Amino acid sequence: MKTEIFYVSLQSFLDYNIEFYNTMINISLPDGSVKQFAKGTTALAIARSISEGLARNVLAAKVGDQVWDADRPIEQDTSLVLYTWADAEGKAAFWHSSAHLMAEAIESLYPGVKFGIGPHIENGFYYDIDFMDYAISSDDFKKIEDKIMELAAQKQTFLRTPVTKTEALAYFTQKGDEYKLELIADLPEDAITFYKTGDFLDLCRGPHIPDTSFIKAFKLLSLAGAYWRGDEKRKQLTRIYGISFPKQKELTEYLNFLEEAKKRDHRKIGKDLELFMFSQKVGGGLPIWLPKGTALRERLENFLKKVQRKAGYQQVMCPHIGNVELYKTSGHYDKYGKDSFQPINTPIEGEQFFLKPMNCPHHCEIYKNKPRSYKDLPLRFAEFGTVYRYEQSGELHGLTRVRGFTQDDAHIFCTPDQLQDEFKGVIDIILYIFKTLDFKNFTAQISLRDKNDKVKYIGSDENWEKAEAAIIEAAAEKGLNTVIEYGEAAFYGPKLDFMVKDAIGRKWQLGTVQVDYNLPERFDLEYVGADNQKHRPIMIHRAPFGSMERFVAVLIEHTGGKFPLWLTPEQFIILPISDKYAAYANKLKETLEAADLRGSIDDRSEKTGKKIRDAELNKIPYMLIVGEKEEAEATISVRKQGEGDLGTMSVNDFITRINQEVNQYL
RNA sequence: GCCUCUUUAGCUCAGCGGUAGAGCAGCUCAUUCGUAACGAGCAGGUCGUAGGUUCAAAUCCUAUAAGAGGCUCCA
Repeated sequence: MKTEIFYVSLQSFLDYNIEFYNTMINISLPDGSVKQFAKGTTALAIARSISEGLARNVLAAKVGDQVWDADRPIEQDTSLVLYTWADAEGKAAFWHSSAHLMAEAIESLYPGVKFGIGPHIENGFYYDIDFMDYAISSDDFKKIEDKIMELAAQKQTFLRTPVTKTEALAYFTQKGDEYKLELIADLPEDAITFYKTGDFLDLCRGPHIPDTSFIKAFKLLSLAGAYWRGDEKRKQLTRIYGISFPKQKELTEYLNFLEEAKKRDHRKIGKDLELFMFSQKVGGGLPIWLPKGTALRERLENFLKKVQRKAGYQQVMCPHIGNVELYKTSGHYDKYGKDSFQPINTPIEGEQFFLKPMNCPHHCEIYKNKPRSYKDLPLRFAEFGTVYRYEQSGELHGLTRVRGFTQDDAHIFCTPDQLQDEFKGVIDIILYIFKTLDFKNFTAQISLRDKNDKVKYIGSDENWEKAEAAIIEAAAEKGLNTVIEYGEAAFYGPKLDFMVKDAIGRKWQLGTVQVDYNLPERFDLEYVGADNQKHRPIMIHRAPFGSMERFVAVLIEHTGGKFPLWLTPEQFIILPISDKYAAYANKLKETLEAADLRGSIDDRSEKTGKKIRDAELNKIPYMLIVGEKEEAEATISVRKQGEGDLGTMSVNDFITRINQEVNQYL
């Protein structure tokens, strides 16, 4: 039955080809040239006409505005771009094809399994598979990898066949794969294709690489559960992550990269450098900041406070809990009530309090503390506000996902006309912070309303249009490289988020700026305008770091624990050659501390080499070695972490040097 | 919460049915040393927890807790 469908489709396809074989078509290439080829030529054939070497490396091609298989016949005049491993599109086809190959191997080893989806991802690919009654674990990886390499070497092609919806449904009904049937049901009638590799036939849009022999190195990375279509209520499939490369060497390099990244994991560095800890007794997801971590965090907070003071913010402080009425007014009670930490009850009065999950309701109350005039606006209330949110236990991750964290929060209350300027002001702060901390690889995402479903958002159409335009214009004016996502806005307003990657390339949202029409409404916030009428202010939530916890985590991974000198908990360590020089070391420390530098003395009875090694591993930026010579000359011998001996200098020269290094950013 | 894996000394890890091991850290002694690990000795673990199988369990089985990689969600 299934082969028949194939046969018919393929035959008609070939007939079609032959019929038009002799006609020529014009292909325009990226260099601007236009060349003639026989109708029905392929990207691969065109590549071969340029060079044999190029043909060997072509993985896919852009024909017109679509990415195609390199071996799919081209029937009309069009433009052509060839994609190789160097192109994102080439990698995508390569990894997508690898997912098919993996599925083929798995189907042959575990007959009867059902397949969900198997896309490429940023690094590699995965396939969601229903393994039915098979018990699968990472112990099976070797067996699967061996099968994959065996199949890859067979140089199997990815045979593309357009099918009708009826044919597609018939095939997967007969195969008994309900996941594919569900996918097909959602597809349009005339755009369904099958791809066949060896014995494995899959519903697939393509494109694929010319054949499996391009895949020279293959590694299955991990196993995970993934809900079908991301829906928690539906069946959980087994997701297998893998990665593949055209060269063995590249796989080795990638695995080395992963190893190196592990060393920069903030959880490991946080433990090694004694920055923070977790305790089972205190509770999961509740980070405890150790003295050095606290020193680092306080310095970051003070830095931001200073920036915010200059930008016209006022610091406020609020309690960690709030009465249930506060959250009923804010609407958080309905939204978070059940999926949150449960209320705290007072013993006698029977009052209910919630741990605060956000600072905004408290800040709205501050706004309401007295009547506000348009002359008071914008008002900017800032608070390092610790909030508590229930996260499912499986979600917790080091400092990046926790249950108690401190937002570098502030709420700006302004008039609609002030919105754009305020937005720009916030972007300035975020960019200044990123620049100061050398975060170069960030992306900015503007989240707007779903254009087709405006009813689910609160606030007037006019205000939304104004706010969305304000964000887009502000971002453009600040030269941000942004992506716009429709439908990603919160129900209460559009937002702008800044994402930064961690050591292994996972994206984390840090800074965020959100417009809010909802809370001013719910709290009935108002100001008296120049017209002596009452008006509703607009509220902007913003947190440049996002949270202290997540920001420090990403900072650790970016720096590998080598923090900038102005931030680092310990700037210097004095290493006396022997305890004969303890007095000089103590005096030196006093002098440096008087000059606002911070550090300590390693007065252990160890050899200098040992002390240096320990200081290097602790990432202390400056090691000051003092012995007989230094004491006699009142100098210090300076060694910089990671760089080595800088020679001898006077104490004042050292202080000047440090101050210059600290001040170059601040 | 769900899927897969992990859990042995403060840290990193070996042992995988037959009396608990190493390196580092710690302590004591010795040493007073010049740019990445001096030496000797000592101490440290009911092998995550609770059951079970077995003559015998760190090792096999079951449950449970915590951690890791994902999924859903989110700063």
